[in-house]
Amino acid sequence: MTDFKSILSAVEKHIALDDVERSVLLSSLESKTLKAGDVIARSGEQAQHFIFVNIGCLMTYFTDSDGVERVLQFATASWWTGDLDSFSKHNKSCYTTRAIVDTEVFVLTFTSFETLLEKVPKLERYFRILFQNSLIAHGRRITEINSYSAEERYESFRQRYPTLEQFVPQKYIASYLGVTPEFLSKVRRRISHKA
Amino acid sequence: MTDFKSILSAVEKHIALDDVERSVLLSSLESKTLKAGDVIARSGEQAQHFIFVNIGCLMTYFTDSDGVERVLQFATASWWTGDLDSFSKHNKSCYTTRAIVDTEVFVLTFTSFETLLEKVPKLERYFRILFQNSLIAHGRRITEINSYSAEERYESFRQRYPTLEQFVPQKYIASYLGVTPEFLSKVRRRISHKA
DNA sequence: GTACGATCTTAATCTAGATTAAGCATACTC
DNA sequence: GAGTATGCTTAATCTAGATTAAGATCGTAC
Repeated sequence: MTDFKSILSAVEKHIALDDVERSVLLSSLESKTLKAGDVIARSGEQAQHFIFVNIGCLMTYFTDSDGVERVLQFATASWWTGDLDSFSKHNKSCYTTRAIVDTEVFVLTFTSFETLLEKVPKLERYFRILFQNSLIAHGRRITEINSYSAEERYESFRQRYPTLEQFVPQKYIASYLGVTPEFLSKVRRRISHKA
Repeated sequence: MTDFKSILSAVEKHIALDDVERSVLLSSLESKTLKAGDVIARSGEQAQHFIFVNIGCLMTYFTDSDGVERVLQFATASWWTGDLDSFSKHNKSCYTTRAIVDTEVFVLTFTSFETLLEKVPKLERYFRILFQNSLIAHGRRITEINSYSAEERYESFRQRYPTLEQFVPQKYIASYLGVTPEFLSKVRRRISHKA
């Protein structure tokens, strides 16, 4: 029995839905279960889904010209994720999205997303607010990256995602922060000595 | 006589408007003329406007703990800009937005934005698409910042904003790229020697 | 005219973080 | 149990880019 509480409360935090709209929304979702390590979107292919994380955690990364995996973002419970560029413009994605732990997601395909917005235009508002908030977060992250030191970014990361460190391998956190795992290790030691 | 061609074509590229909707949109805009150097939003104050650049160019920056100005973004003609965080959540902005050249803008206040969306709900779709595209650009920028070298970022910047270098002081471009003006100068020389 | 303030450049030195490489866990497989 | 893959740590060395400081260039005010 699928549990839609989380996605409904995410949406209804911003807009009010009646019973019909609610059921149109839920019926356009497809549920998927992922084991830790499973890939849901692969670099080089077109992104098929816009993804809502119900339980678990995904990470999105791309592989740079030296073969190094660069983590763009983590998506924990109640977050939307996916490569919007590839998803909405039908070009090949340079990102791979993978489950870090066992994860349950709801996905919208491009056509289900489009018809959903046609049937429930109110959702334009929901996604407008969602994207607006993500945009704010991304802006903050950009200023952080080019004006904070690695140590400051790490502290800020820990505050923003307090639980993530417990199950995400440190090398991915290092990558997200834009440093090598070796350097993160050094930073961690420096911090623990201070404390 | 104010020229609304540019903003109408930006909006109508994504959604169709009838005459009434068009005039509601235009009448909720306030037009402002800025001289080069004029500030339209100031750090420490609440951001009053969501801004469409009709002619000219704005830049948004924040001043870090060492007093260094860090440029987050440039907004050239037909771009929207402004601190959405402060604008929509009514907290103090940490960004300042200033005209780099003589500039003409249209602005929406928070209440005019809200009532506009109520009167013309179609615009939710327009802003959803706008924010979605900005989000894609910001994501791209984040991966660029932590996996490209300064030289690569500079080349990529020149490709994306070919005209900007002609009137933006190089120190602001350096800041946008996340390097010191001295280093940008070095990079430029290195490139010109190669070419 | 020259004095002054920006912006840009060049060069010397310095540092945050990368790279390389070795050692040490834990965990999985045969 | 040994073998080995994977992740984390430590330490030595190296480099991209910062910092500092000294000119060069240009506008503009007096």
